[in-house]
Order: sequence, then C-alpha cells, then structure tokens
Amino acid sequence: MSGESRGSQLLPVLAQLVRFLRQLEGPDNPSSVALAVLRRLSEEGPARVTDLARMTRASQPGMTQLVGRMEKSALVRRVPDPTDGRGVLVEVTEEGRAVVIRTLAHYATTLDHLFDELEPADRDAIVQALPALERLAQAGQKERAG
Amino acid sequence: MSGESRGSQLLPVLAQLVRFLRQLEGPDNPSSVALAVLRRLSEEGPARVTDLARMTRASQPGMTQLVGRMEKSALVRRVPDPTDGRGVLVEVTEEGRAVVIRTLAHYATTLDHLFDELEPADRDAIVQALPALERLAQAGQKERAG
DNA sequence: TATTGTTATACTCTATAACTATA
DNA sequence: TATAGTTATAGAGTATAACAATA
Repeated sequence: MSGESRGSQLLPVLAQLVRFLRQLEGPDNPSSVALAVLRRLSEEGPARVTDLARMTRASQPGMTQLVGRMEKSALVRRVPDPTDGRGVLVEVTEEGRAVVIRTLAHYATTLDHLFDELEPADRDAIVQALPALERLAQAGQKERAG
Repeated sequence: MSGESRGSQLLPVLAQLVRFLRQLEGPDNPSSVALAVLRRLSEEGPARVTDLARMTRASQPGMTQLVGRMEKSALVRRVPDPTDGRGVLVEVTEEGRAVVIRTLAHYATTLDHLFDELEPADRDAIVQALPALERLAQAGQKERAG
C-alpha cells in the first residue's frame, strides 16, 4: 500500500466508468434525469412538477422545461391537479412507458455484452462489489441531501 | 441466482454512481471533458485541437468551442503551431494547472470521506473490484472506438 | 485535393430572477 | 403571504454543415 488515498485510487476508474456510461446514454436516448422521471411516473403514477424537481435535485423551472420537452415528444402529459388549482400532475404516456422499457433493455444488453467479454474472475469481483458500490453511491447522495 | 442478467444487476448501481458523480462535478468545477483536456495538457504538454477532439471523442467544432470557453477563463492559451501554418497548439496556463490540482484533490477528498463511512468489508470489496471495473470501462470505450 | 480550424446555426440541459395564479 | 408553476433570459455543452486558410 502506498500513501495514496482510497479516493485517489477510485477516481480514475469511476471517471472512466462515467465517461463510458455517458456515451451509452447517447443523443437518441433520454437523459438520465428524463429517464429517472419517466421511471418514477411509470412505477408510482402521476406526480407534481415540484416533487419531480425535488426527486432529481433539479430546479423547479428546470423541471418545467424538461416536462415541456417531454410533453412535446409525447412521453408525458400534463393534467390539472383536481385537489389544488395551482398544481399540475404529470402523467407518463404509453410511449413514455415504452421508452423506459426500451432504454433499460438497451443498457442491460450492452452491459451484458461487455460483461461477457470479461474474465470470470473480473465478473465475480464486480458482482461481489455491487452491494458495496450501491452503499457508496447512497452515501454520496445522502451527503448532498443533508 | 434469478434469471436476471448481470447487466440488469449492474445498471441501477452504475446509474446511481453516475448521478452521484455528476453532482460531484457541480457547476463550479470543470466538466469531465474540460478536466480531461486540462489533464492531458498538464501531463503531456501542448496539443492540437484535432488531437484533443479525438482524445475526448468530441467533434472538432465542439473542441474549438470548448477551447474558446477555456481560453476566456484563462485556463488555456492558443499559440500558432510553428510546424504547420494551419494548426493551433493549445497550452495549459498556470491557472489551468491549478484548477486540475484543486479539482482532483476535491474529488479525492470527497471520495475518501465517503469511503471512510463504509464498512471495512465494503471497502475491501470495492478495492478488490477496481481492476475489474477498470477493464469493464475500457471494454466499453473500445466498443465505441471499433 | 485533403487537412486544420473556425463560423453559423440549432438543440438539449441547466440555472436564477421575475412573474402569474391559486391557496 | 406562501406555494405551484411558468416565462424570460443566459450560459454550458454538443452536433452538423458550410467555410477559410494552409498543406
């Protein structure tokens, strides 16, 4: 062990992973925020703009704009909130659901393919580390939330 | 083991990691592409716009524009290429070097801090998986390059 | 003619400030 | 007055097409 910190060791690997995943996102697929919103709407039903903004840590105007773009692409639809005249409920459309399914399948397939190219020992090491990586990412989210 | 593919298992974890690292980047820090360019220039000296574009998989006009923004922020400087009248050499400034050092230190510190909050077993699992994750990311890059 | 770099243009994504409508 | 949402505006980041200068 050198004097190098753990963070320094982790940094280049994570940077490369991020660059790779960013490419995976590509210009045709929905952005990570758009995908997170569509998943949320698909899995838990309609939501307010403010709630979507909070969930994704976006600003309220930013979410208004994203919802606007997604509405233009027919991925979501705005309906008035019956319980609050100021509010708007954002609903996923059938096309929006299809995009979620298609996108996640595409990512999973790509990752599977890459996984298959690795040595079995590497595959095992990554699978072993998945829960730990998840907790690392969660700790990172909490950091900001606090 | 369920019938779920490895890619599907990996997906949510990587997605969360990416979201966390994107927040880490923040609006004040240089973008990942800008940081990659500044590192390249710091470590290996001046480079052509075309080479920087190829290295980061950006378009040539995109790199011209990024260099323009970085020049406006005094992070780099353009000098004519003495060996080719068409070319331009991009050089990092002292301020650019300082930004690289400061940014990497910030990332490393943040990751160290998060690492310290993990259980030792989790830390070990991640360290064990680092070379495998690096190869996974490299495989992903190659995929695109081919 | 091919290469290097830029300009023109357009779109996504994001933010802050100012505004409107409802509570 | 506080909250929900939008509009106005600005800037980063990215791309393609058209162009200028040099090789």
